Amino acid sequence: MKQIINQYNFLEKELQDEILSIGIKKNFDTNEFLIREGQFISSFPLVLKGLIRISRTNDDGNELLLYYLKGNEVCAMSLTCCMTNVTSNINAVTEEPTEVIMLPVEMLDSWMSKYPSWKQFVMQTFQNRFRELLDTVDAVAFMKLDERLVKHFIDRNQNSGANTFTGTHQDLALQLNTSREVISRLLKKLEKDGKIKLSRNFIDFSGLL
Amino acid sequence: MKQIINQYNFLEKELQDEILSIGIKKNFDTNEFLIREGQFISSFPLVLKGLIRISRTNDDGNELLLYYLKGNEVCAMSLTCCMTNVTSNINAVTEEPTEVIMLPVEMLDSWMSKYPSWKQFVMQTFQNRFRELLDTVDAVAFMKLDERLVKHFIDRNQNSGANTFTGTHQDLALQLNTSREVISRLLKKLEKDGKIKLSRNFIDFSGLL
DNA sequence: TTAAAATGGTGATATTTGTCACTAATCAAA
DNA sequence: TTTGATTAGTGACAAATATCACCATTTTAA
Repeated sequence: MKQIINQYNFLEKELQDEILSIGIKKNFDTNEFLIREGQFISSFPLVLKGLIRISRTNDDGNELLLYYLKGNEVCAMSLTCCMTNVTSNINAVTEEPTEVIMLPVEMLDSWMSKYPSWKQFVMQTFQNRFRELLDTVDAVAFMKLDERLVKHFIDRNQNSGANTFTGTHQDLALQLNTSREVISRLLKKLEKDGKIKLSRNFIDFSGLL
Repeated sequence: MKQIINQYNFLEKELQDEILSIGIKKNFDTNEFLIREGQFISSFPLVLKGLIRISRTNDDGNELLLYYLKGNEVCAMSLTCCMTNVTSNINAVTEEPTEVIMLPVEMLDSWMSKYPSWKQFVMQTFQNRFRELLDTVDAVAFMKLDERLVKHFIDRNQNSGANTFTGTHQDLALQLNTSREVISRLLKKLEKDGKIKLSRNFIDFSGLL
């Protein structure tokens, strides 16, 4: 674990030690829930490795991808939920096998005053999340579905490095809050244009990058 | 000004004094820009009175309302922009005559460590803004235009207490990122259903509340 | 007072997206 | 190996929204 924390060496040495002694390391497989909407949060995850999809669902069961969380990051939603004692308003699901360190809520608060680097880190996190949320708002408000689908693949690549997608058209439809038929058609069109290659449960979108 | 700061009496006395001595009070009329997208921010506004509309524009000049800022609040975007030295990614326009106290960026940071109440206030602000941004995402992603239009009026009422809207159909179209004709039709329908009353440059939506 | 500009109303039509119905292909379990 | 479930493809149609064209009314400014 000591090596693992190395990636967080922009934090003060003492803080790193505190994290090591207090934190509990947890491993998640692909498609596991870290946080469900409506849940109470008593500890928050610091991501070491992997990829987490943060999304929102409405009453009809529709999902919408908000943004990704990857190594070296912490969930801004968790932070605010913790600090103001509110239940979660988002879902967090792993997209890859993921390693995190769980830290108790109380630390978050006291470290803010104690360690300038932690405060800076938390602020940077908020900044990034706001930016990504605004990006999502922009996409949903201003872009058409075909553009959003392409953006979806590109975002994926930028967050995980992947140039393929493993899953069904239905999965994509859920994440973009539309229907399977529509996704199937748009994908078919992208394939005709030579941008992607389709297989069952698998899409190669390297042609988009 | 001393009375004005009273509404912020949940902050430590010394902090209130600092705000009084350092801050510069500014007054804005209706429809004035506090912040423009792309602008650099060197001081941030603490709102005393009034109503500020926070919105986003895309390249084609389309606007989209993100949320409102009112008395007793501080702009979360400004905060993160300040702390990470990034240009603004939103617009802030007054909807009513508005009073603010402008505070230099440096204070934001040092107060976070110095005053627990300030840290709590800033965190609460982030929490609220995230919630409202998520609300906006939900609206744009999951709701139809007629529902969003009604929500728009209700949000307005909850933030300003107003039950009327002064402005053109074009203004509403911009704020909801659609076209004037569509808004005109939806408004006409709402009027036929007895929910609102239309006049030139003026809408009475008290029937919705 | 008159002309121009701003605002609003509305039909016709296009585009985008959603839904339904059905089929084909592939996979997995009995 | 057969059967049923999952996944994908596609035509036909419906609904929501956008766009175009044009006119009527009200306001503003010359």
